[in-house]
Amino acid sequence: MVRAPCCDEESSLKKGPWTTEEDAKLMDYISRNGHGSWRALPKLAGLNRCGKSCRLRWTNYLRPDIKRGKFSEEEERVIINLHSVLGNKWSKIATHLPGRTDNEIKNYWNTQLRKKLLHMGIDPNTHRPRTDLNQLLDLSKLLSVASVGNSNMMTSPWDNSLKLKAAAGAAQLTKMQLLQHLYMMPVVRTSNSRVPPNNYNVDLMNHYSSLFGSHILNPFGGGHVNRASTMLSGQEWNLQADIVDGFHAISNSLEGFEGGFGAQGVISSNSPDQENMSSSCCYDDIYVQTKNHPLPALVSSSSVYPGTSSSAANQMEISMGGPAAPARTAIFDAWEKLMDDETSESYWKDILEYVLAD
DNA sequence: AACAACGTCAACCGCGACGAC
DNA sequence: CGTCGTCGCGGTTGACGTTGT
Repeated sequence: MVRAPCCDEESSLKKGPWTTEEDAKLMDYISRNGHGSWRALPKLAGLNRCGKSCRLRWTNYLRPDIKRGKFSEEEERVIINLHSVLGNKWSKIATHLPGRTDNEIKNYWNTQLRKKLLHMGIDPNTHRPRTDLNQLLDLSKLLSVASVGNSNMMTSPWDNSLKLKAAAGAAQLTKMQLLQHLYMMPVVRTSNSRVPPNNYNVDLMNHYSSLFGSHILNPFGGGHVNRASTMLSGQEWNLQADIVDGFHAISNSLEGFEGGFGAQGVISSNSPDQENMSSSCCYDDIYVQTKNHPLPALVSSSSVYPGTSSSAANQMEISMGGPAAPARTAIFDAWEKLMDDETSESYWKDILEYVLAD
């Protein structure tokens, strides 16, 4: 059967924003009688509205137990957690957030939380790392660098065979970038914000870590995310994952490779202080590039908070001249495992050996 | 100052679930 | 068991405010 829309037969009924008079009538009636039958209510309350409109106005706005104002970090965390399990079941999610309506949560998700997750590189629908077109477009740039024919980046001391190897290397970098996109949350640039981490953000990151598995988050070995911090009001995310150490180490080991891949790490240390969480040492713009053709960043930046994080110490070590050779070998081995292409092994070994022997 | 673009959120719409008969 | 009426949910819209040009 085809049912007539709720208010069709009563098209003279008012629609649109509610006036204070209407609100007062509705509140007065419900406080004295309860809502009873929503369909019957408007007539009984003296309102020229359909019952559906009255119910919506009451449940989303007039109900006395409605909480107003900004969502707390805890509420955000609950919403994200529940959404990852329940999906768009706003009413179910709302039952876990006293005073919040499903409509309010839905709006907050669509206007705020979705964006936050997208900035983190998380697909808000699946709660998994994004693999969308925009990110793949970055890869196309990277691939173009790998094209040897029209490249003017290879100058002395590169010979032809090394050019080929570098091209293959760029292709592997592309792979690496793809893996990064597939397997981890990108580290978002926040070079000027050094916000102390808090439990909410660490919880959030570990939530995703548990969804993806720490081995996926960190193919270089190690554990969960060490630190995650954010400026909620600024909608700026700043994540720190162990995987960053691996990229730092690799890019650092390539540093100074004249005419080829270079890496640049800038460290700013604000006199690390174990007692003061606002102190930080911070990498800005860790990236891998060719001399004339900058590559998209493998890692943008991250803030590292001194103290409990062992990776902070590792990064310090890297910044001061890189890890010892055995550490580089270990990192290389880990990387090699990621590459199932039989060509990558020898090419990268050649390049790295060339660099390390220099 | 005027206009456009963008963001937010209250309200609407259509559909499915469910209970009464 | 089928039909009907009501309710509630989730997607979408559009008015309004804010920000950028």
